Amino acid sequence: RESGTTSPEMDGRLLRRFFEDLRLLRPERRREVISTQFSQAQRLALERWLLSERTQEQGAAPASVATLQQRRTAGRRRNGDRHAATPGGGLSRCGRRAAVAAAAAMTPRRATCRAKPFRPRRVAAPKDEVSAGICSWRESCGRTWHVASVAVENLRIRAGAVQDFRVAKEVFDALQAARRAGIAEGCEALDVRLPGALEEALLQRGLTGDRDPRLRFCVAVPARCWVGGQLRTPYVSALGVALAARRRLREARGPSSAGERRDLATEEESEANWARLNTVYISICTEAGADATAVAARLSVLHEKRQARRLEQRQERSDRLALKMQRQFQADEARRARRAERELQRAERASRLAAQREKWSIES
DNA sequence: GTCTGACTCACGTAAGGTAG
DNA sequence: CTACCTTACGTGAGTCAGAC
Repeated sequence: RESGTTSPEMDGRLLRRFFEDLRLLRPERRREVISTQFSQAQRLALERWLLSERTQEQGAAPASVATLQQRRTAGRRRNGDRHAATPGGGLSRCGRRAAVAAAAAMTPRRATCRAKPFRPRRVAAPKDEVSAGICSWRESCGRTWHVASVAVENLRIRAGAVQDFRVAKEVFDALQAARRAGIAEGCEALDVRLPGALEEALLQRGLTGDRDPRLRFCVAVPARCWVGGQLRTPYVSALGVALAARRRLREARGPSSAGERRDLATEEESEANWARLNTVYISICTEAGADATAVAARLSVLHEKRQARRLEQRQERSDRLALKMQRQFQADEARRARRAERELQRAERASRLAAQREKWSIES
């Protein structure tokens, strides 16, 4: 709509919505959309709105600037510059982790952080106390902590943090043994196998009583096609509860397999699956003590973001297809033109030959 | 002191796309 | 037509800030 045909509030709402949608696109695509899909008037309107929003934000800022700067100074005094992290970036073990940490430091989430109480910084654990499947860290006071965890199909098992690496390793070995027994082929379902296998593995290593590893369980159900990642239930300490949640979520989601292309399923089928999964997931989180409204709101935000991305992907696919068909059409046209040209030349040659023959017959 | 939610990545898989 | 490439996915695991 051209500016002036609606109220300023409505214009503002509309422009905000455009702005939010555009933010979902990648920078190149965003530039492309703005330059090709927007009229000059629309571009100017968006620019004016963005400027006015920024002016309002800056106008509201002075009251909080001092506290922000105070917080930053206080933070540096207490803790050194948290963003000038240790080489490798805290627990990071390679460059990509540092890059992720740097990228995370630039996200808006950081900007909205409230003043937090001081917490000791974690650093990487010594090399001889690092092992796959065990998350280790050392706090500034010198204590090192270890947490063993494994995933069995959709179930994630996590032990309580311990300071003795050997204990963590023992717990991890027990979890791995239970995992192997749990997913063994030719036996009954995981729901039936795992509790016994876990109990046996812990008993064999004496991990009971005082040495109880304080296991917690959560279920992660694949939902990348709907929310861009897995849906995880809150952690519970009862394996039975987690297994029941796993069963319900798997039933609601339907079968899954690695490499499955959900993006190629029909919209109706996909949305029906999502509606089922959504309901069951909210119900499970509520039973675990979460606030149903908050869970539903989070899912809704994630789903909307994912929908926007899927629409964009579909558009890109359809653009690619259109371009391909156009190229094919042009190639066919060129082939037809060349063929017609050849036909014409052949006809001309035949005509010239016929005229020549006629001339020769007259002369002879 | 410990737990947890959320994010991220590596890797393997399946299906579509495409160059030769 | 086919081998190879690309894309989107599921799965398992690591990480860390914030909550309890």
